[in-house]
Amino acid sequence: MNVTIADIAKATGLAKSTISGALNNKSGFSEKTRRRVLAAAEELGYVPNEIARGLSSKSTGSIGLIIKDITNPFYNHITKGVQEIAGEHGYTVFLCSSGEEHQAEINHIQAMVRKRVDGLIIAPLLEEVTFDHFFELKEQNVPFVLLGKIQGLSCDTYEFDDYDGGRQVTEHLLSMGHTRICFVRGPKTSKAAKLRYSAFINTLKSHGIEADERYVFQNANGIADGMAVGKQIAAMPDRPTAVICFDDVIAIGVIKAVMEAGLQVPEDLSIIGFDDIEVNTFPLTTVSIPTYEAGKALAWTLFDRILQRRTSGFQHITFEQKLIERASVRQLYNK
Amino acid sequence: MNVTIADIAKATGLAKSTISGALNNKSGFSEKTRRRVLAAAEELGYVPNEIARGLSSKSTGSIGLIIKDITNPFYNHITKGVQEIAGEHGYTVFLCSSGEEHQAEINHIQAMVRKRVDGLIIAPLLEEVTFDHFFELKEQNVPFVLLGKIQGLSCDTYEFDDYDGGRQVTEHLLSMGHTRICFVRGPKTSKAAKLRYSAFINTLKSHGIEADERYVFQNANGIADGMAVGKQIAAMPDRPTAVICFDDVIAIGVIKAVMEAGLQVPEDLSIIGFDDIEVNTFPLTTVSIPTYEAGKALAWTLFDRILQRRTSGFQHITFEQKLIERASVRQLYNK
DNA sequence: TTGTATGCGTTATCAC
DNA sequence: GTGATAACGCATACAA
Repeated sequence: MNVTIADIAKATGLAKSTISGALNNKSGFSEKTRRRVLAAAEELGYVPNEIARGLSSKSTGSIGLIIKDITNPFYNHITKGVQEIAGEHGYTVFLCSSGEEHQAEINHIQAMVRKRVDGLIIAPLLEEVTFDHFFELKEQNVPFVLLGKIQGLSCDTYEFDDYDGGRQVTEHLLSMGHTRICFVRGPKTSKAAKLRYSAFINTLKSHGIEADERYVFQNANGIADGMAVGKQIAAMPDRPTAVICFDDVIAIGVIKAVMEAGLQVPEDLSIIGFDDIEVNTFPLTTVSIPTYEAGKALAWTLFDRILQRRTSGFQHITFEQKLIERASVRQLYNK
Repeated sequence: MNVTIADIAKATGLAKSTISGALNNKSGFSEKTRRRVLAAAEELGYVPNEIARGLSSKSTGSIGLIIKDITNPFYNHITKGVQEIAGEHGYTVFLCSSGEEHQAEINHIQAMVRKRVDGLIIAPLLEEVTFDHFFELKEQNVPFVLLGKIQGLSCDTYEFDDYDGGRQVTEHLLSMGHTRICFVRGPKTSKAAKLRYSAFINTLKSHGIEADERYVFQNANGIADGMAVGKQIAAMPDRPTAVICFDDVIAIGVIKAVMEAGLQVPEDLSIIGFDDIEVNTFPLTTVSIPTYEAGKALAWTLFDRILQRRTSGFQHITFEQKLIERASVRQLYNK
């Protein structure tokens, strides 16, 4: 049913190897036979079997991308960047989402290895998990690039400077007169959440302020959690004056809930997020993160590895985060 | 370097076929050898090669999903639904985005066929394009399900009732007293855009109102276009009282631009979108579309085809669209 | 310039 | 129960 190079060999009276060579534009074939081969291939409706090609050539022309959440714009832009570069290389990408679940991440990585992807780009869970599967991956000799760093694992990494982002955000709030600040942490498996939080604590401390335990919310993830948190904040008797959210999605959830509860932002409550997502009407003060660029960069270095253009040591690159002041933080006069 | 069943055959002194059978839990092997094989595989660090398996078994365990825009929540939710069902079947998905470009769609489909995916889910461009590649795909005998219908092409399809969505939205605006209504059409390759627009025109006409040409914007796609349109609307001397946007992303762009220009929504301008995207603070009146459910349904019927559970005729399912009234449309008293 | 032979890692069809 | 052996579709080294 499926036409193979054997069929077109038979049809043209040439050998399989000639067909293969001519089809792949290898040198050493007359223009005449090349055309003959191409014509026959066209006529028979030949579609190269990349599976067979992969088995024989040790390269599948596909890479795997493992993110944490398909519905978060943060990962959408990373994905977009990766896709773009992959496309430029004639590659195709398997997209997997771990959904912040350890076992899912493990399963996806193993599935990708079994599918013999030429390389892997992974946004790994970094807190409260084990990393055996990464060391195993390393031994399996499939090139991979990480969005985040894992202790003792040598590979190319990209990071965003989350600590500094947390610091900027806290400094900003402080400079606007806020001291009763609420902090909504992201997923407990997120190192970004941890870093931003410790930056928050430390920056507060350096200004002689102690963070209030009651004002920190753990493990928020997604808009639903954001709304739940917002509801709680709105109902607090000694409400904070500002809240730092792990990301814009959560911030948007908080804003929705808080407004539904009859509060105004920033008049009654100042709010800051992270990621600077574009599709949003609210003038949210946030921290911009170059996700699209990071996606492209991740893919570039992966392809450098795959195509062996670079065999030198592993590189570790950190992207800056940058506070974008808009109108969701109010200047406080009377502390 | 890579350990194969041949290696584990050598290690155990058994035959390759025995290894293969035992590993795949085929019946007819003693518990003893099965355990021996498993142990050896574990010890040698055997990782099955799905490429080789695919070549031999004619099934790759992967499907392709071709959407139009990775960064649009609409497709994110479809993707999420598809991924979920694929995962349940032990399948992996290639994600491709056509970016509303005809040639990209063609290339992606062909790439997927070359990769011998077991099936394809496609959100095709439906206007101002040719469909030869779909008829070709049909002849290549790879199962596929479409989000949209193509004339003369028999396959399973899902659709959203865009005409009715357009009607609902127009009726609503009319009932709120609006007659000077602006319509922002989506991509010119979008049939949804076309249907909604014709519903708009017809509904208006049935109320004895003629649509104003100056109030229709063509080919908007993404937030940037939405903002550009919003800017233009804000600057119009005889500004419309309401605007219907192809989707929420565009609507959000319009709202941003219009507010930057100093207008209030809905006081100065009423706005309606489509899709009901969740991550959004603005109380946008919009049309909800069951994207996540559709994603799951698309995948279900694809797997029905792949696993031959259903061999009867092709099915065509239409999901309803439902107006969600929030606060972006104002009641007009003096027409 | 073209043809032959072999291998890639599995699965599958047979015998034994 | 288990073991040869032949596909699967292509690439490639080597001959011719």
